[in-house]
Amino acid sequence: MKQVFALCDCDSFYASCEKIFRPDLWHAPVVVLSNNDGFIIAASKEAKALGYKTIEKPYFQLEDQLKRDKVAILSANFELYGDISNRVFLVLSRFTPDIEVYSIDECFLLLGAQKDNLEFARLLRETVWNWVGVPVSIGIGHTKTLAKVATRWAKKHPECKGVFDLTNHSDVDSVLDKVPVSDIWGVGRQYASFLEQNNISTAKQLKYSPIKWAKQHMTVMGQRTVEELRGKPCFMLGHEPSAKKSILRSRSFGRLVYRIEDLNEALSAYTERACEQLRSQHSLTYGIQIFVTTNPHKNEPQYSNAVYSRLSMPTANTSTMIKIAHHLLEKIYKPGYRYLKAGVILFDIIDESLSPNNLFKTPYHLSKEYDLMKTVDRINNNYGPRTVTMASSGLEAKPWSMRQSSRSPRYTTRLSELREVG
DNA sequence: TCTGGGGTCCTAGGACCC
DNA sequence: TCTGGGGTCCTAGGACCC
Repeated sequence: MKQVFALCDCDSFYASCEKIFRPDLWHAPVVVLSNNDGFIIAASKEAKALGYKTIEKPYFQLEDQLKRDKVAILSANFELYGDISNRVFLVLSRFTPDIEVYSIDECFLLLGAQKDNLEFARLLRETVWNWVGVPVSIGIGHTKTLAKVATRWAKKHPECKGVFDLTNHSDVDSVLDKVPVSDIWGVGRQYASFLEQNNISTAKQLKYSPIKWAKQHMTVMGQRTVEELRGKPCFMLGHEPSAKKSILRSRSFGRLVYRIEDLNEALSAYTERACEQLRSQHSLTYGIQIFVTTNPHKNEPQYSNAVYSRLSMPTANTSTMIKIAHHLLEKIYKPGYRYLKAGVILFDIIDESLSPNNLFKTPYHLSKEYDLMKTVDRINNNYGPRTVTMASSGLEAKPWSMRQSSRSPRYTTRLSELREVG
């Protein structure tokens, strides 16, 4: 029997999260801005109807228009979105264990032998709406790629009421014929323009192009996409959220920075957070890279550089990694430039249990540092992020800290920011 | 004044080894 | 003086995703 995949995708997720706690915005246009209030990263359906799109223009170019249109403008509140996301998936996982969380606002489900998949999808949708307050769209297909197509279709056609089933459709090709090739999962800007040059502009045309040709020009990923469009599953459902193979923490500064002391402080903070995540997934790292860059949009001297280091023994110790980060910065820092952004990447990550033994040095997972880090994590988990923090990460906000003109309260994750009723 | 922050996978080509 | 060939590993870069 053929497998049936469903993709459940939250509608305008960040904007929908903001609306949960703001009844006054339930029918209003809402946009959410990226860090530093740089771009629109989510637009509610009312905002989309006014023509606002995500990541199109910088916010400062749209600000006046947004205000004229009386659009509610909010800075990103990722702590809130992460928590709401968990709630959505928790609700869905009550219906089936075959669930793969794909991103903060999407998951794939494997549907079993229900009589009516569409009816089941409607039930999921209604339950998430009633229990969490987030609208979702659900598409169904015999492959993940087709489920993606179906979801997009459900969102684009209001008469679908948020659900669309391609497994039970009399004429799949007539649907694919109306889907632009650039809308297909796995076809980005480069491939879309390449395909169009080769007279392939719809999903249907890609479905019937030769597999070999697709592989030749779009690697095996392109081959798999074509096969998935034909109904042959190439991407299976992954159950466990897999441990990250690399962890990146970076921020643009709210104001340009030129002193090495400031860059060091920022790198400390990023390294600290990267190591926290590393430990939360029970991993150790062998590799760390740092990078700095000036503002490419400014007409002034430009410089960007990156450098990495490999450790002989893996670790997850924050202070060890911060020392290395500072050492690396000395190698690439050049005075005289105004820096926009810095970042830290941990790579060559392994599971804690695979930590090698060493005759001469106690491995991290058997050392006192390990216990210390565990204690720090426990305190921060119980009393809130950054209750205990490295002094080198800075204790207060700086002039160059991230700009967030209007972030909503973290209603669900900070006691002090609970919503008051009455 | 002001332009995001995360991730994954694949491939070509060089280094290195026998 | 002549000067092979195959396999594997590693890395940088490019494509994609949200």
